[in-house]
Amino acid sequence: MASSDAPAPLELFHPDREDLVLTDVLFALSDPARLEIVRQVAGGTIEMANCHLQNPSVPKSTKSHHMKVLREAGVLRNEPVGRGRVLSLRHDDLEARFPGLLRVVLES
Amino acid sequence: MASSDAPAPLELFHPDREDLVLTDVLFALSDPARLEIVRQVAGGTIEMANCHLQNPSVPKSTKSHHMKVLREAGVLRNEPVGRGRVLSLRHDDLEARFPGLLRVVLES
DNA sequence: CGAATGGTTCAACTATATTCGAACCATGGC
DNA sequence: GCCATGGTTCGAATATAGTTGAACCATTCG
Repeated sequence: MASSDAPAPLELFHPDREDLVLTDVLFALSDPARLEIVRQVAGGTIEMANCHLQNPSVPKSTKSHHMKVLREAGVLRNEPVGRGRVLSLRHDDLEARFPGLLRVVLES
Repeated sequence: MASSDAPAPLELFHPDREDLVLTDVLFALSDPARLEIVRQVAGGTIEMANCHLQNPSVPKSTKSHHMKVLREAGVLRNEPVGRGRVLSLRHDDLEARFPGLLRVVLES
């Protein structure tokens, strides 16, 4: 492969920092399964394949759906790495727009 | 009427402090209309009749519904006073269970 | 290349939330 | 007592969200 330019494969939509909406973020976090994912990711970048999502036998389409809600609300970043995907918390963006929210939610 | 004991009229259910659930609170706050109410009440105790609820022409049953969601999540206290009702924020309870949450949500 | 792995998207179904009118209840004032 | 005011509750209709299998796409590994 040419090492010059990355082909940017399967990039999903992520809202810009200034477009984050508080109620959308709160809604994304208001589901126990999703909040659990956020807690997990908060511990450090995680591979989506390793995300337990509460129940061990959750279909991948369901898992994908929850990731989408979190991603579109601007809570998580979801990037392709290898043949899988890596999840990361949009810590700086959330902190910039809703300072303190993440800490409160993760600690409560 | 005997002035000795209050008849406790129309008392609605309010969850105890220890029974508050984070995801339920987040859900209650994730609706723009409800968040607006909370902002209003945060400015001081308010009479329900004076709550604009975004739209000026919201049916009372709809308004009552949103109040119920906020009340059952433990966000608001809803008490009968005179022939109306007074809303107040459950500031101390929320602060005790989810310290910082209220401030973050109200300031963001 | 071909198979296996990991994940998104689509469409259909189910479940839950929202909206609102109507009926009902309590208080206050006349 | 009676009426007006303010608000809850119920039930039905609508809208939105969650769940899932199937089809499809990319990447890795042999």
